[in-house]
Amino acid sequence: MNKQQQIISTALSLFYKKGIHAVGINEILAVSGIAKKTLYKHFESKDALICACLVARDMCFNAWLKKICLQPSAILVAQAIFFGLKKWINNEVSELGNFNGCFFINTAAEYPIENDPIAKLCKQHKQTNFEIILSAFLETPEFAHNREKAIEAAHHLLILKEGFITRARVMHDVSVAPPSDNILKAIVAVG
Amino acid sequence: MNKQQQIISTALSLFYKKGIHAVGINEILAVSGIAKKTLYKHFESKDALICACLVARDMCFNAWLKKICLQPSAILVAQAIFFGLKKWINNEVSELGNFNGCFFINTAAEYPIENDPIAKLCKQHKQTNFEIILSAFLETPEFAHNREKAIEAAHHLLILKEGFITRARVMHDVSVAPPSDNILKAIVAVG
DNA sequence: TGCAATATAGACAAGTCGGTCTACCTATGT
DNA sequence: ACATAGGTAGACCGACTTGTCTATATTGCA
Repeated sequence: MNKQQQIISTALSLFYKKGIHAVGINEILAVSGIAKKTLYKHFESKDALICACLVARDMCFNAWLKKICLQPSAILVAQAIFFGLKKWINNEVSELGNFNGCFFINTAAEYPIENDPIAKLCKQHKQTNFEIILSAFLETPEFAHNREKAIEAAHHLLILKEGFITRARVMHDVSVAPPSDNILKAIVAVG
Repeated sequence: MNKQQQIISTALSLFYKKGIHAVGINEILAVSGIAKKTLYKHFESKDALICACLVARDMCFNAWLKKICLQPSAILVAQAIFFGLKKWINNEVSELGNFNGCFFINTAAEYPIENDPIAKLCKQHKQTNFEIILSAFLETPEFAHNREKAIEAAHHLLILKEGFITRARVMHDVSVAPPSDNILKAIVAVG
């Protein structure tokens, strides 16, 4: 792992755990054991480092989501997502680290200005979430020939996903109940 | 309106709009036109002021929610909530101010430590949300004699609510589609 | 009128922030 | 053996942070 990746790795874990404004450059340097000059050689500013962290997390999370979504039917996709989220919330998904809510929702909360590059990356991550779920749906027999309905179902499923994660985070409740099957069935119902 | 309320009002609107760490005491003083000494006479610290803002927002939001939830049937409660949220997202609810997501979710994102008084107030607000929806349900014929099911329905409805708000906020999408009626029906279904 | 309470303005302290800079060290390839 | 690239350590800068303090002005009440 080169220096640049080391910096991103340390920064991401601190940002995710404590929030972005709460973590200073000097803390990232102290934890990673990297010199300030080296950091500013690889990243022109703290904002640039934040963006690099968002990109790294986006790739990591969406790779996991994509893997989770490989299911033969729409209801199984929906169930697999909440099964996976439940594991994440209980710190049983090593590649996602200790659960502290959605890094992009947390970060967006700290960067409310729509055109801020940081806010844009948060939005983009959610758009990619959507596309992953949508293509998973489109490969199931239920939605294969019903793109309109697949879009709608993916949208509703995402709302449920964000709510589930957010509730677990704000309530600090690792045993939060996932949506029941009849709700998931209503979401993926084509009729 | 006395000085203390003026300070809370200004601080709340700045905190909600920009995030808490992004707003300094001096900015609150400049906008409100109040002297520093006066602020520190009423609030012993910035954290105390933040807590006062959370309490004020909690009362304001939950009063609105309670009003919204006055409906004769469970499905109407659910529909009314999303109708109200949609208006809020479109800045059509004057008492809630310009939409910028849920102040408590945003704030919780900046204060991740569970035992922090600020994080506790965020959690408490969500607990009160739950109790308001629960008692609204318990007064409908469907749930009047089915507390267990009412609890479950309120929980699922809240997940949907948080997801809806969060998605509108992160995507900066004021036209985000609310959950469809068949999803809401699945949530309030007693059988 | 005069006292007491409460307000304002803003200097100041002590510390942190992001970011730049110098000086030195170390590893690698020729 | 030596140049070059890339690293470390940390002083330093100016701006900003929360919070305290003094000095002055305004207000309401007896």
